[in-house]
Amino acid sequence: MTEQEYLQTYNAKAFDSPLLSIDAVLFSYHDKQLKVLLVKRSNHPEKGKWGLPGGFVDQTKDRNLEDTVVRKLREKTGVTPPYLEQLETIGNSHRDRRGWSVTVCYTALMSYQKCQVYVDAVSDAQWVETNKLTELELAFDHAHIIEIGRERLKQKALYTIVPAFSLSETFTFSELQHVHETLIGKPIQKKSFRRRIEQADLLIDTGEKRSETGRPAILYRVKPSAGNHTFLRNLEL
Amino acid sequence: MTEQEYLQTYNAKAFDSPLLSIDAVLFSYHDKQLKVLLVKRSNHPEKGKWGLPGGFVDQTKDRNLEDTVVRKLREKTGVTPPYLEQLETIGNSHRDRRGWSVTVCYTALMSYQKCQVYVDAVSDAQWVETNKLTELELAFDHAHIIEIGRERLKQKALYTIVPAFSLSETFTFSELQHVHETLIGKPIQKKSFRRRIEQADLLIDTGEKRSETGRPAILYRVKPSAGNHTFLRNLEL
DNA sequence: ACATATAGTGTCTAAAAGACACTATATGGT
DNA sequence: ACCATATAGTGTCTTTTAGACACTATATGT
Repeated sequence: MTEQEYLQTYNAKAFDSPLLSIDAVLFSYHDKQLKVLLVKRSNHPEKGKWGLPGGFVDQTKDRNLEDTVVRKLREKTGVTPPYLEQLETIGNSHRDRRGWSVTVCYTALMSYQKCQVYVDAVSDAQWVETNKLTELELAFDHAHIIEIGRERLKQKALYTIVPAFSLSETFTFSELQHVHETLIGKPIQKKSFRRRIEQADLLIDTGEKRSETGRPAILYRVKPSAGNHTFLRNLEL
Repeated sequence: MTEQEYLQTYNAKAFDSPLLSIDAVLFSYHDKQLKVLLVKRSNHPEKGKWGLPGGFVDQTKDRNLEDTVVRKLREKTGVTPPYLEQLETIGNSHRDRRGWSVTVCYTALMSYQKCQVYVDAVSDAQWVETNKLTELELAFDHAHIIEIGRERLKQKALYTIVPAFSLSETFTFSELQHVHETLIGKPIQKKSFRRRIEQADLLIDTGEKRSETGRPAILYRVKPSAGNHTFLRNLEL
């Protein structure tokens, strides 16, 4: 039998294959709070519960898994997130009552303001503060997945400035430090924090300033390449 | 319709779901070389080519994805690897000629000697030096997956001693340093290397020594917990 | 003018890696 | 027995970068 013949007679449905989905943990930082986007499930199973945005691969629309994630996130937020990273794939026989199920999870970050209007218009989507998640009963193992995403982002806060992508387009040094502190769960020496970021040259000075009370702060923008930079030395936990 | 009713009438095969598989990049260090385990494909597609050990979830045998990986690796090596870590999941429409395909990839490490006899007996499995991979035409995107695995292991060599799991049960400091140097592609100061490992107390002195030529070296064993330890500061690249 | 609030800097200390010369302990040849 | 050589392992100085914390800078409100 040649490969040609094999492929012609191949039938994907002949095998029992696990259910395959993607899920996205989309974080944003707003009002001094880390928030995660949740979606109310309109269909069975776990209908009515809140869960992560996600769904199934559309083999006609999606060329790869990232396409699927981006498509699902655009449905709920209207925009493509500036930071998207694969988190972990969870697959087992008990996470979904329909049977053996595999979900490829992603962590995404985006600006709250960039999609606030859109999210408000989508009736089944909302931002939830990460420290109020215990009040909700989430679908499937989504609470666990969010925890993994948060843990990963915490690690990133120690040796990258990836969390910058959870802020609005322009932001102050203090705001960035705040997200990091929220993630790490511990104050950071501002001098240390500024020094390493300045040395690595990861931000662009927009020239503008923002003043609320006190001395006005310079507004920065992340360099596009900043998402890939890793410091040689971690901040201490 | 209740969830009960929904689940009773649910039919997994009603949807077009991508093909789902797992692949394992199993590394080992032997004869001053990093080697990867390859398997000769006995079935279509890509029949006759060499590829990574892997395959499909068996919904009756496997409770989760790791079970699948461990089962597949045991088939080829006879043992369960002491280090196993999820690498990345690759899914797109073009990697497999059968159609949209998703593979959950793992990196594993194990001692060469621990499975050498078994591997030699399995006619379709062999260890290949990573720098001789270009001589083989590998199946699917497996060359790429190995590259991702190697890159991940290189990063780990900078802030963990995870590569220790690619050595035999007991090993010398120099041997461990050698794996790291191979992965990083650059010599390391032996003093720096020893110092950080001693400070973190990651190895057990077996009391035994090994002498070939020159002063005999102390044989160590990795502490089981050593796989989780991360240094605060990376070695420099 | 001055209190206060936040932004941002100067500078010393501490921790850990890099560099590299040194000592230690085996083998094998004469 | 002695010495060359090979590898293992140490002492110690330098360099880098984070932590600590007091200081200066620039705004607002009274």
